[in-house]
Amino acid sequence: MTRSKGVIVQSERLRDQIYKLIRDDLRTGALAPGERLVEVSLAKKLGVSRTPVREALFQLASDGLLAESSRGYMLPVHTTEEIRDRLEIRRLLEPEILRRACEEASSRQIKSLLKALEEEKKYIDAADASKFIGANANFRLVLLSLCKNPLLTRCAELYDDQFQCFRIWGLNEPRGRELAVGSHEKICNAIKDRKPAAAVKALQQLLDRVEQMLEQYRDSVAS
Amino acid sequence: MTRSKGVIVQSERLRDQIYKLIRDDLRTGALAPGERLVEVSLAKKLGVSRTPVREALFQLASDGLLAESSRGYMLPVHTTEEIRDRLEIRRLLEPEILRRACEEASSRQIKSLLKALEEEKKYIDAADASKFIGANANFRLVLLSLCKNPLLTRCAELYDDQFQCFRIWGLNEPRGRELAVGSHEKICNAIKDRKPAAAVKALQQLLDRVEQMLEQYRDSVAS
DNA sequence: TTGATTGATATTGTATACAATACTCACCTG
DNA sequence: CAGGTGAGTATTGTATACAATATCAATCAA
Repeated sequence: MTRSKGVIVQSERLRDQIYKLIRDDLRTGALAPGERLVEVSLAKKLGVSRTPVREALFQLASDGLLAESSRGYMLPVHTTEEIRDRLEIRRLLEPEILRRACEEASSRQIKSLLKALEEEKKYIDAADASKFIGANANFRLVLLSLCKNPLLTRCAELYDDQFQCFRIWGLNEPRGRELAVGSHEKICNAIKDRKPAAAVKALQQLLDRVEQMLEQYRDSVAS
Repeated sequence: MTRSKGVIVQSERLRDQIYKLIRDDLRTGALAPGERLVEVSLAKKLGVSRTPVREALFQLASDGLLAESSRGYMLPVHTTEEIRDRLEIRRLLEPEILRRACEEASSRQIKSLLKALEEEKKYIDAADASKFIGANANFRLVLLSLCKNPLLTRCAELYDDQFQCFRIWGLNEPRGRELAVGSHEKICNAIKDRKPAAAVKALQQLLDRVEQMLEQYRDSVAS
């Protein structure tokens, strides 16, 4: 697993840097579901002591981004039921974010959203799936940040990231990527035109499709 | 600031016990807004080392329940804007919880909800405000747990608890307590009768009133 | 008196040491 | 050969030691 390429500096708290590093790795799929995260190994690799690593892992776990096993933390492998629970929360939070985005987003922000979309399109057929997954993660970050309630943004990011194990499965298929890009395009246009209803509709269609895919996911995991 | 009466045992992880202990203290208002939480003092009082205390405080802070200052953590004193942001999230999550509660709550759960309401009523005129605040906190815990999506419950609890500094201000006034109990009564009845629309309506009225009170809060804090 | 300076202190951030626990796997026994 | 048993090991949980930094107070100069 290639990962954690970021540099550790002394000026910022180590635990915060490590937290961001690992969270980025989770977003971009650099870590495989089921993989274990061991304090000493990470500490060694990053050239720090166990303490800040430990605290970062702890926070990630309490954010629901890592699972606790009898011995340490690992990448979560959620049941479909758990994924559905997360999806339900996304259904509550994200429509409101889009509504507010339509009202509040500056033209500058919209521009960067469109740019993120282009980036995503660029990699839709990339041989290296991680390219697309990274662009996809970035698009979602930009999208959720369009709302001026920072807490709401942070909360939505969390549940969005908790999806990752399922999302990566979906984005490995071309169909999944097309769904993502198509939906994102609709949402972008709606926000650009300041049409909240259209944005919300596109999002809900996306989430409905995602929920359908959950069935196939269950079967594929069961096999 | 009487607090942290709970007993620390060895069988469970210390940091988890400490987390719960402090979080309970926050819920019941045993800690005053602006009060500092110092690692060594807490560790000494609880008879443990700094490490687990440190980790518990860290998690509380990342949950948004404690504020970071230049030196350690303190009870947050939110601006009205920050409180409004939290209120917005509650408006998104809690109606859905009530809807699901109307469908999913067992008669046993409803019974315990009614009991929690009675407890709250009992202390509405108590000289010791903390009695009422404790009962109020308990009622809300029971209410939010009626929904069968544990993640949603946990998330809602978090934003509910992040309200505490404002809520305690409101519940010190008899008017605030009457509002709380009156609303809770309506919600209870609606859930008992399995009427989601009525439950949501009562909740929304409550939250509207709370938002109005925010104005007065701003003035009282400014003075 | 007021403001700056500096030394002491309080407190956190990180590293390390030690204790406890859960897992692994080889070995033994039936 | 199956299954249990125990020693060894990997890994976390907690305590403590040390380093860095921000705060506070006292002192002194203007």
